[in-house]
Amino acid sequence: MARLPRRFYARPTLEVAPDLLGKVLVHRTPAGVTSGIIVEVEAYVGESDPACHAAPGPTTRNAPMYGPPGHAYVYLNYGVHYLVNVVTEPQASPAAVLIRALEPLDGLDLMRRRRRRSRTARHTGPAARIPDAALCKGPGNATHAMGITLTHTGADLLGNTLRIEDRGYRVEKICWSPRIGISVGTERPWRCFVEGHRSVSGRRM
DNA sequence: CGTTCGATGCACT
DNA sequence: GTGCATCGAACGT
Repeated sequence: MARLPRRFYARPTLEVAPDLLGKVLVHRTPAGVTSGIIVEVEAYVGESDPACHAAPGPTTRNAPMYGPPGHAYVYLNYGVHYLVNVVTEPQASPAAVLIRALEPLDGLDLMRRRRRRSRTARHTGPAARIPDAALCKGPGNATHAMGITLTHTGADLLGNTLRIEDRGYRVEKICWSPRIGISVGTERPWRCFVEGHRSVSGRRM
């Protein structure tokens, strides 16, 4: 299918973010292929954005943001969840788009198997079946279901393992809101999502 | 329905 | 040593 070209990512982040809605994130592993339609993202733009991981300047962790566009930036959050970003803008202009939610497309069984493998193993009884729409709802759940981990940081999204494709899906209406879960830069409405979509986290309108 | 709170690991200061 | 771009269980209403 139509893999997104490098020039798609090498643009202003606030243009790339809404254009990612409706595109398909695909991960191929020996265990199988999982994919999902991107329905919710957030933009993190440059060292002047206090919520962006590039705000402190170049570090070991945020190195992919200073690299070429169209690569993945993955990091561990709260010691529990991996979060995946798409690096945007020309090289050395550190910015990225956080993937917050997907509508599951391929490999639902594999997603459910990954999600069922609880990280904490605290619950005793049989876990309730996760609804399809909740498999990739939220940035931590999306990476878990997709099998994306720290090993994917820096991965080229134009490669074969992890990629983003245009399969012709078109989104109805795009909504903007402040970004979720941050304590600084909250005045910038840089979260965008497909209005009313069942897989969007938090407020859907 | 709503809110609170603990888990958990690592990069950064 | 501190602080997270989160999640879901466990409460209260």
